[in-house]
Amino acid sequence: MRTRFPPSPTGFLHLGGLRTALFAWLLAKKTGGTFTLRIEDTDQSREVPGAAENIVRTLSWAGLMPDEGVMLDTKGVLTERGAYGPYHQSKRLDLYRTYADQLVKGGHAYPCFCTAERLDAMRKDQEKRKQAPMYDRTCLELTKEEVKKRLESGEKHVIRMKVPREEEVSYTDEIYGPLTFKGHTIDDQVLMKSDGFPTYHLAHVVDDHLMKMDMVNRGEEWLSSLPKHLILFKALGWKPPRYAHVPLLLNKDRSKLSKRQNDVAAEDYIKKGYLSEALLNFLALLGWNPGTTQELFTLPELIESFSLDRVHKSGAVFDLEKLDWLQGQWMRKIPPNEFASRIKPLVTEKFPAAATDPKFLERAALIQERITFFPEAPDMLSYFYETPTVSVDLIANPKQKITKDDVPKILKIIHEALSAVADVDWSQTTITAALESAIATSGLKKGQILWPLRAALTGREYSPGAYEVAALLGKEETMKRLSAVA
RNA sequence: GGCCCCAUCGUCUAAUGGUUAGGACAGCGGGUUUUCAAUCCGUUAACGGGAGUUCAAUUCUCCCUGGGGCUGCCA
Repeated sequence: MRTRFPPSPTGFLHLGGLRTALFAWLLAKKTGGTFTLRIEDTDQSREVPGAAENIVRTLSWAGLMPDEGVMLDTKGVLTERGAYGPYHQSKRLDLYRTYADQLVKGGHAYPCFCTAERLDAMRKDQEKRKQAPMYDRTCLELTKEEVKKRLESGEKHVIRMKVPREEEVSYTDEIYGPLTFKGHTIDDQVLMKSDGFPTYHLAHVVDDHLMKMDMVNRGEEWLSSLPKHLILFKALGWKPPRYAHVPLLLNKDRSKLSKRQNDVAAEDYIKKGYLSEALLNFLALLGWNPGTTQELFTLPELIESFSLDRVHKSGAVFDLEKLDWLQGQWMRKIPPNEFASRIKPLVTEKFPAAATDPKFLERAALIQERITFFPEAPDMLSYFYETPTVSVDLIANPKQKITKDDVPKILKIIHEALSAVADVDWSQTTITAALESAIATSGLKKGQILWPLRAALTGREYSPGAYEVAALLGKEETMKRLSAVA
């Protein structure tokens, strides 16, 4: 199956776009087909430099590489590959012109000379009279001679499609099922703008036909435009593709996911440190379900399980809490050595000593099951690279039944117990044994020993366990920090 | 306003013409535990309303209500 994702380079990749791309990509992969990336740069005024490249990069971060169309080459530069190019719509202008002319000749479209001002006034008037704002076909009344004359004089104009108003348009969407639209409610949409660029409507029909797309995946917001596209396909004598309109992603108030209420750019989530595994897993589960209770999916597993008939019709509220849970799940699934190498640059940036730390892997392992985002790593490991300031107030802890007066005595017990462990024997096992016997002989509670030790070593209220930290800190440093408090 | 779409716990969702309406996240309670996480166990919580069809509707039909999308020489 040939599927496609056609972003317009007007900004960053929207989460809804990412999900639509994911679905299209999954369908292509599932059927051994081709996933094409096309750039819809038909609105010159809204184009943002670098946006196309950025979108392709984000897609590639997500693992959704195009098989055809616009992609990154081995050097990371934007390039095009495929038999149906060019894949930038701005490079296909002559094609659109040709088909627009064909539509005009066939009586399916007509030139319109109305100015923006006139259209504006017309719409205001229609609104005032509580009518649906629609083009009033003024320019359809023009005589052939007049049209010819104005065209030849080079007067600015657009090409509008001529909607067959008496007809009904029916279609069965892959997700929404049977749909019917009445012709008289469909506007004579502009097909070619006066700057010679096509609008989305024409470009979509021409490109997806010429590029031989089997399936069009796009957001539900396009549902009301569907009849226009079907009319165009028919007028051009082409067979329309299958369409799968994907339900919208929603804000908490159930309006269309928007910048005002959420971070909507995929890039925002990359910056925050989300794993692509987590984001894609989350997006896949919004509007789709596997029909089983499985919650965690890798991309290959999604390819295996995905099908359009389990995509449902209503919009889905974007709920960060579940995303964060998935993020934690995927964080913990990273192989320990990979985890360590991913956080190493971040930690090194703050603590250069980490670069040559022989215990880095073990230290990293200590935080892997408690971390949610990579950028938290330097802070979570800081006490391995800088001596914390430890106050007696931190060690004295009513919950552990430790008063300030107890602190010197307790530290002394810990100090003595750990002194007895030989340098060469220093390990979590020996430390545990030494402290447990100290706990037994002192009559103190476990927490009365372990909380002060941990606090003295890390300077923190929360951290990995006392045994683990002491073992990875080494005897010398452990003893030093114990004495520093006392 | 017009057209189109949608409707199960707070959120993501499953299932069914007859079920104790299931799972996940969050919440709450508990276990484990030196802390925080992680983890385990338990638990609160939903079929928007009204007709109709039927022996039986959450499920099928219609209406209402509610929500959303579109209504550009944007995509």
